[in-house]
Amino acid sequence: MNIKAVADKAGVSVATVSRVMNHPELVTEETREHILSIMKKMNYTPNWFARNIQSDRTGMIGLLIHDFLDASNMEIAKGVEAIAHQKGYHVMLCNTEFNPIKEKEYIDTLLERKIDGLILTSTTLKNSDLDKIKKQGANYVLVGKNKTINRQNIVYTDYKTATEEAISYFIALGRTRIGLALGEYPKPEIEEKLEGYKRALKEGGISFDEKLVYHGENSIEGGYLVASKMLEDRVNMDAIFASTDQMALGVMDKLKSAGVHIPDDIALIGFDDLRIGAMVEPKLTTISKPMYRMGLMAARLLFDIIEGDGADEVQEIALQSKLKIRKSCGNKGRLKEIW
Amino acid sequence: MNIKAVADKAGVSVATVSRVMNHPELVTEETREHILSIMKKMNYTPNWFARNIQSDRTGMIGLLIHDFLDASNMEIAKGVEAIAHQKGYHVMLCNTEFNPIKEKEYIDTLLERKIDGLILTSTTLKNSDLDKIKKQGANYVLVGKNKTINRQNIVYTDYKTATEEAISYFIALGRTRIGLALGEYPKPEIEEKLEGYKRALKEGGISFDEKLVYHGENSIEGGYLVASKMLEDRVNMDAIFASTDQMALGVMDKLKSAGVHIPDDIALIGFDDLRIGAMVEPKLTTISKPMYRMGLMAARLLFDIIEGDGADEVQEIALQSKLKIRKSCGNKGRLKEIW
DNA sequence: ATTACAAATGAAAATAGTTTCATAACAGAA
DNA sequence: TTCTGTTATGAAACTATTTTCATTTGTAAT
Repeated sequence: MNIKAVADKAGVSVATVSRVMNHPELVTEETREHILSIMKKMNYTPNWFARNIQSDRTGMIGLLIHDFLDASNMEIAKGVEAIAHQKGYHVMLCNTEFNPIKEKEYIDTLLERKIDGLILTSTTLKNSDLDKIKKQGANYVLVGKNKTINRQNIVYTDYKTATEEAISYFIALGRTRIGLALGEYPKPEIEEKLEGYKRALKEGGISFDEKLVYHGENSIEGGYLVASKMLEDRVNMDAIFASTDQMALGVMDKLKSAGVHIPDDIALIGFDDLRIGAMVEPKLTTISKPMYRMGLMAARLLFDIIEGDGADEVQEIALQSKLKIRKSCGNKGRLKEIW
Repeated sequence: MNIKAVADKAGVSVATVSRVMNHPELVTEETREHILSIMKKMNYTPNWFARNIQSDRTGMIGLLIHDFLDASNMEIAKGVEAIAHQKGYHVMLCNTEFNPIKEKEYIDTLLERKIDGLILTSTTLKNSDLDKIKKQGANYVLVGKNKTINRQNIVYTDYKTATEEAISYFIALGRTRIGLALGEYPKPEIEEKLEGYKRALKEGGISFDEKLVYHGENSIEGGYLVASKMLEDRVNMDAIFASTDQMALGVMDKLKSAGVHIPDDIALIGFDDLRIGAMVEPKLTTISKPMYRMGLMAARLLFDIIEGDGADEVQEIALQSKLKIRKSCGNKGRLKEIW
């Protein structure tokens, strides 16, 4: 069932059949209709591989993420898929599992398969690796917080400003002894959150106190342990900012079991807006990252580059995170005036 | 950078270069080494499309799921990916978004791209559609609970037995008035759970009481509403089996706020083993479905079929779900003897 | 009627490989 | 030394399609 069979049946040359599919305006309406009907009758579908051997457009883009079970990742994926599907592209979704070797393997496979573009989330690649991708004829867009690399097409969220907003909210509520349950160093995102924290303190006229900063594993357990240590240390606190919802949940668990009331004794804010946060008691106030929109924007940017044939200018798109106020900081009147 | 360039540089014919890649045993070690080194020097990678124009093996399989944000789905995907990666295949992951039209669209695209096989999770396809896939030269495996279709290669979980186990556990704990918070009809999985419930009752010598069976939306809200109705009806109950963890969470929320103690007053079991279940208080006893293993098994089955060149026999693989005992049914001594 | 030009179509080249068939080179046997 | 058989290699055919270039056909202008 190749183009030759259709051509023979229709009594035309293969060129004409090919033209019906690729440049219909070059074929008489009569012949076109005729060939079209025969194609349908024969159930003909052009061989995708033969088509792509000539042109370099494959209608595929690659998307690398590091975990299929990470909801944030998958929200990005959903956003990318939405745009790609709309544009008639197919997304090759690859799970790197945090493994740099697997990441490179996947990139090689994707490039071999001549994908038109690549979206990399929180990549471990260096500039030299990225250059190699471009050299092989694929455009790419980065997604995430990779601020170490400059002058790249990237869509990212601004952790610093988001954290600043959260801490300022604490201050507006009258909380001044604000503890920090951060993830483990060294991670650029942790640095950013810490910077945002310091900036908000400065603005609020509160001096920075090293003793209020704790680090732990980014997990519920990690948060639990950090909170345990905070209680042990008996440092005076009236608020805690956790660098992820997971940690916030752990903190909440520990505080509750220690008889510390949230938000009366200690106000709590998390980061990520996991679904669970809305299900615990009290419902967790958190920072919501626009993951889906990041996926959308990254895909749009990539297609702009691909279809504009080569990037004219590097674009660095920052999307704002949003403070999602629920119940873990209380609900004072004064608050409403300001926020 | 095509095969011709490599051949010229090496002073051999294209056939020899091709043989180095496909049938190395037909080339002298000396020539092979020589050509290999030149390929590396020139950074040559064979054109994937030109290769696949001949053979029908593409090294790609398709995987259709209905939601990227559904953790169960993604666990299957992870399992499939693990096996595929091991075997050197690439998975085309497609998000149907519960949309039968999108599902068919994706299948068409995948078939056009000549994937070697297809894994369908909870498909809406009928037998005739499935036949079409096979006719187009792709093998497929179903994953899920689609028991309406028979004589197909399928990997599924046995809801009936799992539910039976949960209810028997209630009975072993001395609970006899067991309420049911089921999802909405008509769904084969709901029927199965109901059957499992009845079977366990029979075995336990307890007569079935229609009044204990409630239906609601599969969501936290749905569970909440069901529990509200149960309380309103003032039906005597000492245990509730919810057909999903989401509903169980809703039930738990309502009971707690109504002052009903779990597990002292009412024991509770959910279904799905969502992560949240381990985070609420009391930690939810639930049934854990082996999603990751289902992905593994489905991929293995598919590759057996592909590599065995045509299925000899249809395989229906049932994996067992497991009761994960936590705290929502209490922890009596008698229990430990039996379980 | 002849010329000019555009539109429609076909023949053949090109894409980048793999595979078949033919041939050359060489070793061992007669 | 000639014959046989194996091994290594190359020339050419083949895969399914697109595209270029050439040709035919028909229409309008001279």
